[in-house]
Amino acid sequence: MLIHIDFNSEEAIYQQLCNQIILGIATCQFADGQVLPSVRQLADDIGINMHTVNKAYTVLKQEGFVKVDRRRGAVISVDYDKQRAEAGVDKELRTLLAEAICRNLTREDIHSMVDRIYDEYERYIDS
Amino acid sequence: MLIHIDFNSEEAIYQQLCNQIILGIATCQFADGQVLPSVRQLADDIGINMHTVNKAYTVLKQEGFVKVDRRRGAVISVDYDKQRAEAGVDKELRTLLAEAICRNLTREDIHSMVDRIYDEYERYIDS
DNA sequence: CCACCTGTTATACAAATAATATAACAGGTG
DNA sequence: CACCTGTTATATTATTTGTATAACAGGTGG
Repeated sequence: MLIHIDFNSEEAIYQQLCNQIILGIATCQFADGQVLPSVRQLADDIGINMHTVNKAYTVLKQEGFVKVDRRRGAVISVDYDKQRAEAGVDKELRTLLAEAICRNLTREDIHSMVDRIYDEYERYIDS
Repeated sequence: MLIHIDFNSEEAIYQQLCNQIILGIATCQFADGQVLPSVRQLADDIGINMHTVNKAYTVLKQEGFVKVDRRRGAVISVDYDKQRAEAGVDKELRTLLAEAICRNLTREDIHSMVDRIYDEYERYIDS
């Protein structure tokens, strides 16, 4: 998978890395059971420090996207607990929608944005 | 408006403050043209430093939620540029929905969450 | 004019976070 | 035994966060 880091971004490198891997899972570029590159390998590829990658993997592990197999390394393993997933999304959605309402975006505006993004992500499923 | 800061949160104080004021605007507890408490007043009320409040106001100003009237202070003044609003929401929505898709949440799940939050926020409009 | 209210700015300081660097360790593989 | 994993330990630098004290310019009302 192609990973690109914006070194001028406000967002921390390890956070960008997390988000891109999650995006990779969503677009089926990473499948359940697939092995991620080793922390040293990925750090070299991107041109960052090993510990920055390690932090990203640690966060992904805590959030239930990855498990560590002593033999192979970091393996995609998504936690499908719907309760927890909804709780997490709900919290972020609240602040996001507050901003949207302030700007006079209707719920229909949001619905179509959601559909457009879902369509875009699901295009990758048949590949 | 009642503002509550969680001092044990990961989220920065000034960021929580921004979010709560935006939430206040969304739920019509702050109306366009209304004056926010002065930085010193609000800092005293919450029990934090003046500069922390000032940073929150500065961010809100840059993001187009507030303008500063030399006579009165910080005044609610929402920028309704729909293009910019959608661009901002879209960016955040992308990372949020990537996580949702990973967890097997359908677009219908998201739609109903959006509706529920919109319903909740709009309850406050008639008050 | 003068006290008093705004936000703003300038420093300074402590604490936490982010990123880097070097090095070592334990577990597993071939 | 060499080699690959993630992990841990230390150290250093830079940035961010929050606090603290102080001053300044613009505007208001007595």
